[in-house]
Order: sequence, then structure tokens, then C-alpha cells
Amino acid sequence: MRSPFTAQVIELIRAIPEGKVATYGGIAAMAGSPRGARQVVRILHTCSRTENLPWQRVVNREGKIALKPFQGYEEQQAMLEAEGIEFGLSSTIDLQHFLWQPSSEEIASILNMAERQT
DNA sequence: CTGGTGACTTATC
DNA sequence: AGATAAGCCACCA
Repeated sequence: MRSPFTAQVIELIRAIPEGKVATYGGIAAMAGSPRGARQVVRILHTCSRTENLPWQRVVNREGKIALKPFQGYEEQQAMLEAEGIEFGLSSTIDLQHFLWQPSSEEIASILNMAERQT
């Protein structure tokens, strides 16, 4: 049994389309907790393996990979590039082009889906 | 209950 | 641009 917030975050991450990325804070905000970026981190830690999450599509607010080089940075970059996401000179993703920005209706639909799963 | 912990974010220098 | 500090909050021991 997960908290509603956790279930919502998981569904939101699952809903990130291929070729797009989302930010930690953005996911948290969609799940109703604008300051909950660290919760998203924790959920990725605990659920990325077991929940089949596209964890590579979550980056920090600068559009950069948050992982340390020894934690899988290269793996993440490779997966994103394979989806068509481009990295700039300083390994930065252009959020203007690649940030996932669902409509409020989409978000509501996803959150609804999370609710059904409990 | 208390304190520690993050793949974060914001403010400040 | 880079470093530092403080804020953040659900979870866990």
C-alpha cells in the first residue's frame, strides 16, 4: 500500500512520453506537492527497478542529468539520446523543446488513474 | 516522537 | 559560473 502522493508520482513518471523529459520539481508539483522534489528522488530510488519506470526521463531543473558519473550518468544519457533527446554543449537538455508539459486535463486523468490503483 | 536521508530547488555571495 | 547554505517533505530506523 502506497500513499496517494507516491502512487501519483509513479503514474506521472510512467506517463512521460518517449522523447520528452520532466523535472523532479515538476513531477512533484503535478502530484500536488510543489516542494516535493526530494520525494520524487526517493521514489525513483525505491521503485525505478520494480515499477518499470522510465527513470531516465527525469532530470533536474537545469535540464541536466542529476546522477553522478559513477551512478549511471552515461547510461541515462545514452537512453535519452536513443529516444531522440539532444544534449547541448554542456550536456544540457533544451527544456524549451524537450520538457513534457501535459495539459491540466492530462494531469487530472493520470492522477485519476493513480487513485484507481489503490 | 526524533533525527537522518536524498538522482532537488532556491537564494545568496 | 561555481560554492554554500537553507528549505523542503515523505519515509525509515
